[in-house]
Amino acid sequence: MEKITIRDIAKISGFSKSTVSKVIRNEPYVKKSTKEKILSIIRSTRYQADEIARSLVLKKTIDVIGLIVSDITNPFFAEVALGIEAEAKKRNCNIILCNTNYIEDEERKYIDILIKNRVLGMILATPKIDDKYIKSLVDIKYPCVLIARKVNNVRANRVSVNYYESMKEGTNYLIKKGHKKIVHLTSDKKIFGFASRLEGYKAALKQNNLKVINNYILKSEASIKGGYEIAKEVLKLEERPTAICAADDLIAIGAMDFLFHNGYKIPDDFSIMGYDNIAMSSLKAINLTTINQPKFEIGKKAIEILFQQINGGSNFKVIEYLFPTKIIERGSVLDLNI
Amino acid sequence: MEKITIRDIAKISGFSKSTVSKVIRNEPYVKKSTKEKILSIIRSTRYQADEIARSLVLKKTIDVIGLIVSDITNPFFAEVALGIEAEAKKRNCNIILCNTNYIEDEERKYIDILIKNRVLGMILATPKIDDKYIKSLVDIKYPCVLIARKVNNVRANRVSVNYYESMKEGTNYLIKKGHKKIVHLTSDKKIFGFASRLEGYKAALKQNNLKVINNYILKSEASIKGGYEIAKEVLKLEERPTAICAADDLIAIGAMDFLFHNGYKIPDDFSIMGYDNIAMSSLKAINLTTINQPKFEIGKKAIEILFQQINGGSNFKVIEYLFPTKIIERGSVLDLNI
DNA sequence: TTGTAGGCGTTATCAG
DNA sequence: CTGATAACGCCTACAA
Repeated sequence: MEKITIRDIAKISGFSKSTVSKVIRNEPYVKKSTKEKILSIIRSTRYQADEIARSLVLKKTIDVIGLIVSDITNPFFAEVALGIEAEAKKRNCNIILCNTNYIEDEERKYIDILIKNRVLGMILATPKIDDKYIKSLVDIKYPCVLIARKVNNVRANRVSVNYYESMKEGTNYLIKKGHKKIVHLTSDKKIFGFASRLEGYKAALKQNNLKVINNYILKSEASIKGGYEIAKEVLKLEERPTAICAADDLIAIGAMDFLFHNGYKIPDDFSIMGYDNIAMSSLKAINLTTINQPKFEIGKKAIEILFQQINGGSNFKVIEYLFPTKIIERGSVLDLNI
Repeated sequence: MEKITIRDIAKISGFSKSTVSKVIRNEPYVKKSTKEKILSIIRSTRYQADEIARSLVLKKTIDVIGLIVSDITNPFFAEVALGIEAEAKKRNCNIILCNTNYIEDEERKYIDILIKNRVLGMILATPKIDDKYIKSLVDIKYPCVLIARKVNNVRANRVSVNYYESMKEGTNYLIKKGHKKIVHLTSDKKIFGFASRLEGYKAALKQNNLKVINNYILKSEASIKGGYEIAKEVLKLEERPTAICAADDLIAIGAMDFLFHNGYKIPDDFSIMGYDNIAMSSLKAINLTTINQPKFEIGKKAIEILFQQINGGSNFKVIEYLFPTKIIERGSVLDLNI
């Protein structure tokens, strides 16, 4: 069956395309009788205006903003997404989410798809993609804001926390509790967030005249499974640590789980500290001491900035917003001083 | 942000639109040097061919399939999404995810957005939207498959499990363990999955000559928070149950958490059974006995069916696929017989 | 009140 | 190799 177009309706009705168009769009100044005639033909022929063609001429960017994240399975991203969504809804705007599994190529691909679909703007939690790729986005002034990453040599909107300082503070907390042998469970070093946290950890150690031991820096996937696996390695360490400082709650929880499975108690046998403060960590059964990032607020702020750029036009200037973090004391860290 | 078009590239490069177009589509018969020149301009300018205009002339859809879910924060959906993504990737196809927060209006809106963007097809975990809306999608033969829901009077692709039978089986399991006072923690009754599970629960009770008590059927939000809140109500019941049968792992975990916070032990004081078997439930600290749905496989199968429809053309016939479920015995249910 | 003509951003045909 | 030119289906001044 051939697709029926506005031209067909025009031909059948005997009127012109534009008159038909007016009827479709319910414009005034159409004689009632012709309107009815055209309408009846439209109905009987089940004609549907082609949205594609329509949006081509209307240049209608759809009221959608794109969000690209590395792992929707990680509650950190899910909670950020919730904030984004809530704030976007206030502006009558919908969110489309793309998941990259920390694969650089996917990040790039989704950015392209979003551009092609004319989203209003995008929020990028794309830690892997190259700086220059982001730069080119910024150059064409495509509305976008970065989450949890930084781009060198480019002023791009971003909202994040200070990973370095917060992890330094967290490690110091452990040290103050009397821990001297602290392993750091991290993930992909190419990811800004993890690299910064690692540096913060090292800085705290140095500040307290503790040696940075390479074997104490263990790398895993940023997931429960990753944490579980890497915990095996900490048990193999010749000099067993008293505390585990994880770069991410999921890693911490995974490590915890392995330890539980092997009969260890927390915090009695090992102290553990996480990072992110995902909802799960507050469960009594987990009770993880961790460092809070205001996830929902990060999402909200990202949308606010994005819309400032969208509405601000050419006199908009780049915004970098850093939220404070906070250590959430729960039950997974033992005080060795008492 | 000015939209940059093929015309701009043509102007900048000094070549014509058609030559640029050829380069874009990687046609042969373009001199290497001009190709390179144009390509470099395209890169530096971050030009993206407008998919709208392109599909207008090509009458083609983009290689994207849409996925609409009720709550990305629920690991059930996240894990289904992972399966969908993995299988879609094999077909060189990208996923765009939309989150509705269980709001019917959002479900409708996102379906429209996806259609407007001419996605190849969509996978719908949209429990709230009206049957007739799904029907109209099916009528125009838009490729789509339903997850975790059913539509009456319409034959639509769907993949799910048998909620009724599996919950009946789960409740029977509790009864076999000697429990007679079993509360059921459910959620929105308008949602097919919850309604069916509730019926399954009731059926098992009746089958064993146990009375269905209305006060024993408690409704909450399908989340940890919801479970936490509703657990307060179970403590208020004049006749305290020995077992809690939750329609969803999150609810179970939330209830568990409240109980822990109030000094109760599981399974000593209460037995708890969940539904879904999300990854979290297998943590030693949670150790929730639950009913498994093969989430990843459900996602995979949905894509398989979707592509059968996409490729099958007019001789494709509707597929309904139900996966088996399985009770996963862990440590949250006490055997009263011993 | 109705119709004409030009354009939205691409692709595709066919001369040059 | 390269570049006019005509679609694709619709909207919208501007004319009539």
